[in-house]
Amino acid sequence: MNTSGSRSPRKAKGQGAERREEILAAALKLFTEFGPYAVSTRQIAQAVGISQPTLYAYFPTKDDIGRELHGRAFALLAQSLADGDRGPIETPECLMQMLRIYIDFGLKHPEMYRIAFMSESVQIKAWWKPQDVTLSPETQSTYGVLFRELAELHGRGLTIDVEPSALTQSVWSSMHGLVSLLIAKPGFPWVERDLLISSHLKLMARGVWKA
Amino acid sequence: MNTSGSRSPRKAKGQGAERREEILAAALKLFTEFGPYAVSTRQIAQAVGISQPTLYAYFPTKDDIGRELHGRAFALLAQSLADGDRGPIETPECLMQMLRIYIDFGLKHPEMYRIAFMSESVQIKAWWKPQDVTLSPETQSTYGVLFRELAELHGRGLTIDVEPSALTQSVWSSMHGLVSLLIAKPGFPWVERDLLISSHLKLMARGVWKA
DNA sequence: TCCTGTAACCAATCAGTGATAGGTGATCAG
DNA sequence: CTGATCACCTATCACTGATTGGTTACAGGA
Repeated sequence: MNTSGSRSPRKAKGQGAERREEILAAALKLFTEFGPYAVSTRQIAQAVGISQPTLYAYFPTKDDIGRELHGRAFALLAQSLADGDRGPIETPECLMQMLRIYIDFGLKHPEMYRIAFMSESVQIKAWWKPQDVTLSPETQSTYGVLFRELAELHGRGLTIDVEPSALTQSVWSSMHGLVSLLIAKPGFPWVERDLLISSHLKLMARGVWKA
Repeated sequence: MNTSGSRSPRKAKGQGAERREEILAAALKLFTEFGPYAVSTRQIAQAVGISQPTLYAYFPTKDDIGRELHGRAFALLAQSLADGDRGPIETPECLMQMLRIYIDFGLKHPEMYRIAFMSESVQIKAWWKPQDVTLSPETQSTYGVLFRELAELHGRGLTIDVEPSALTQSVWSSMHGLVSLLIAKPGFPWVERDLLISSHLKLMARGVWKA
């Protein structure tokens, strides 16, 4: 990634996409370490080994770099959930295992999770201004995996009598709450992490499961 | 608050504190509408009717303005929770009612909640850098109210067999998750809000309550 | 081989940012 | 009247994201 500050050699004629990836990699690393707002375009450019204006040949604005990372983080999470999908859920333990994938993803890739769900900086207008917000395909697919499972459970009469979409949103937000607080407030006197996670999942499963 | 851009008359000799409050009021309004990062010190100064450097007579940095708002938001939430405290919880409905105070506060004062729990911008270093984070008195008091209630319930054997601190953190994070997502993603196709909240509370209560 | 188009890239510069330096004028106590 | 202090200002700093107007290197056609 060029940490020395030396110039990276000019790319061959059709190889601009390669440079683009280098920019994204450098930005992810820097954003993760210092936070998007504390990283300047000049720092990103230096990490890549190019001039600052060259960034604008690949991205219209700085926020667009963040937005691209955002989309990729979402896609990765959706993929993790889909990969962990072991078909119909039969027991509360099964449900807990599925939810654990979500939590594990967030804690294993805090920088990704941060950028995907917790960062308002990279797309401040979209997060701040209600009317600008639309549901990205990535969000839909992440949300969709969870919804399908719970709807299926509901159809088999195994959940409490709450419609599946409300159930999904409730469970999702509970997962998100734990993950985001664990990431955002590492200085908080949390109880032992595994204990916290397993009791959180227990709470969820107890709340969702019928009888 | 002086929206016209005209100069505010010079304060009398001992009245600097008054100006300080005007700055905080203007900053809260602007931060809420546009997000802290999209508001400049010059905009705040203009809203108050003073020059930009004058801000620095009252606050060391821009972030300190945000930090003060942060502290006040926390205090207000803690007060809401304490005010709503109706003594020992006897039924799951009682518990749900208490948790609802938290959610209602967040949705009634989204700007406060945002600044208190969701904003990394106003104190980016503290949120981003793990080692810098400590538990503020305001956080402790907010958290403390919830903990006392759940510990008391636990002592009477009315909760599932999870230690009260883990229970508290789990419940708190679930509340936070719902509130923060509702605030941050107003464009998401949420189910009807009251339904979502009541089913969320139902889930919590079912998860916490014994048998 | 020379030309031409274009992809890749850069130095110089813009307006706007948070913050600082140093000064002005009003108001008080003595 | 004097000196201190508070409230506040203009001018300016280094830095930010972004734009302008190029230059350089190379592929393919004549």
